[in-house]
Amino acid sequence: MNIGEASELSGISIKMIRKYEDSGIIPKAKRNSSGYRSYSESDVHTFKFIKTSRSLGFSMKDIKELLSLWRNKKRTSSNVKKIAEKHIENLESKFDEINRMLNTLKHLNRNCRGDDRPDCPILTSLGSEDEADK
Amino acid sequence: MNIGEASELSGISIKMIRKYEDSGIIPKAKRNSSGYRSYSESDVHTFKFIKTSRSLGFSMKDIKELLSLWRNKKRTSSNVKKIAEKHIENLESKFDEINRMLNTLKHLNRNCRGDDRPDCPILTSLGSEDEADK
DNA sequence: TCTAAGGCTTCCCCCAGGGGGAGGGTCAAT
DNA sequence: ATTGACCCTCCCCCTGGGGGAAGCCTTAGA
Repeated sequence: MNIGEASELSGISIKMIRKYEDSGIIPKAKRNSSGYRSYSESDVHTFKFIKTSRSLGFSMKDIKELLSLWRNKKRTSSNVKKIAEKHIENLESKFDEINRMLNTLKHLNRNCRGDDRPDCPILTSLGSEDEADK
Repeated sequence: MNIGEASELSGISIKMIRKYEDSGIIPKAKRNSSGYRSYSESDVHTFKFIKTSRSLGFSMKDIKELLSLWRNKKRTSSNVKKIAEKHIENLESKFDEINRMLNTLKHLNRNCRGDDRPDCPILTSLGSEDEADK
């Protein structure tokens, strides 16, 4: 099948399929006589793997490794688990960071009247020289 | 003072001070006789405002608006609050997204033995055609 | 007074993970 | 044979940072 159909079936955009190929995440696609990329069901399956991995937040670098482990029947599950655990740690850092931001923002927001007057604890805090407020 | 000192005092890198100027977030800096950018205490205060805003996750676009409201004594707190509330919504979406990823990943990770054998629920799930697993 | 170090300038390149669009070749149905 | 839908490559854009080169300016030390 051509790239358009593979894109439809996998949910990965045409642009990104080509970009993944350029960046070496997936091998160079076969070409037909007119230079069109040609894909199999198995390629579509690979694209779906990538899509699911992206939806779990894995980086393209991680996905490249996960794909190679997926294809390697002699892999060890400990290698897979290491990648997942590192990723979980990264996500937890982001989670904590967003949580910290939300706590501060919600507190400031509750104390902002949101009326016609200029007084606003949000701006006061952002402009404060006092690190304790931040 | 020169850009190096302003950078030290504010915690914003020299690179980013110049980039903020290029992108119009902050006005063009005055130049001394040899073309060096020249800053005041008040400029440093502005850079600190930007730094604090970034630490709360505001986009540069939002910060541009927040800065203009900060400088405008005739502002209304409702305008400030709107920006903050929109940002809180965005952060909550990210929060939910990361939470969803973490729940899935932690579940898969718990069920992965992480030993020498190739069987791994993480890869099985990533490669599954079944959307319900994702 | 000359020189060297370090600060400052502009300009260009890089990262991830997407996206838009131009300009031109190909294929299939009418 | 034309037309419209695909496909190709190549370039540009976004965010919010960063690196580094080439060249000017300033200041301190010998």
